[in-house]
Amino acid sequence: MPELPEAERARQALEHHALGRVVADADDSDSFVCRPWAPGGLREALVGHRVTGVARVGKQLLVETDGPMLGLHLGMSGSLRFDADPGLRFKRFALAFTDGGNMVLRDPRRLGRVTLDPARGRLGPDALEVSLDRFRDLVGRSRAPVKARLLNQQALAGVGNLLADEALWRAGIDPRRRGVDLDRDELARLRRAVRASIRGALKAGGTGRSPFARSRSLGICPRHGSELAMAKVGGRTTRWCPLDQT
DNA sequence: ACTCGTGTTAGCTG
DNA sequence: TCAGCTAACACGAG
Repeated sequence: MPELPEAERARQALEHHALGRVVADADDSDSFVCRPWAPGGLREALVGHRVTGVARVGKQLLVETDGPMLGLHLGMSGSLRFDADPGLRFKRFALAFTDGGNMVLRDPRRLGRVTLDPARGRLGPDALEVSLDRFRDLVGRSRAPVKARLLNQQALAGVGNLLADEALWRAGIDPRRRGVDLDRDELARLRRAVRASIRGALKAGGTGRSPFARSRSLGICPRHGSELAMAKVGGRTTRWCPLDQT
């Protein structure tokens, strides 16, 4: 479920199924997922417009049209379906295209968000695109635990709970250490580890399918087969290997 | 039956 | 100003 790799897959699917198509109708009746728009507001803004591009910053999807920009966020349980069955459960938002195709946001927990002209200024640089210098600034100047900083989308966009644990494990860094206490080499290692974790998840077909994520769910370190430590860090369940994450 | 959680955000507390 | 905590969303997995 959705972290940056899932958002990137959704972006590619949008490029395939939505790019160039014209919106014939929109179902925006779920006023929680579509807040603060009243029902009909998104539909009115979108109908008649053509999709001209599909971008992504972190977990935020940006659907450019010749009218307004549509923002899609998958939350924790959201996924996009194309040419979906009309009876699909947990449908929270949908677009119908003039050629007969459709796009549905399926989201059982309703944690996703659909917006117009999403405020991008509140997101930090995308975790795959951030330069080393910028990464050192963003992560290495924070007094928060380094894991909490990785999860802060306003600092760095795209890293979720699983990716953060995996990257810290790959880099051999204790998630509870403060950003300011990491040296230049550790920050460089961490950036490399974030990138490797994202690339691995993209290849494996999802964040939860990486070898680390599977091992993590069992509480076992993939490297030693030993037990992972567990605690709340940055408000999220965190697992790490006490043997080599220092 | 019961607890937990791959995300985000507002509002509050220290 | 910065960081931690909680509630809200509402379901599936273990």
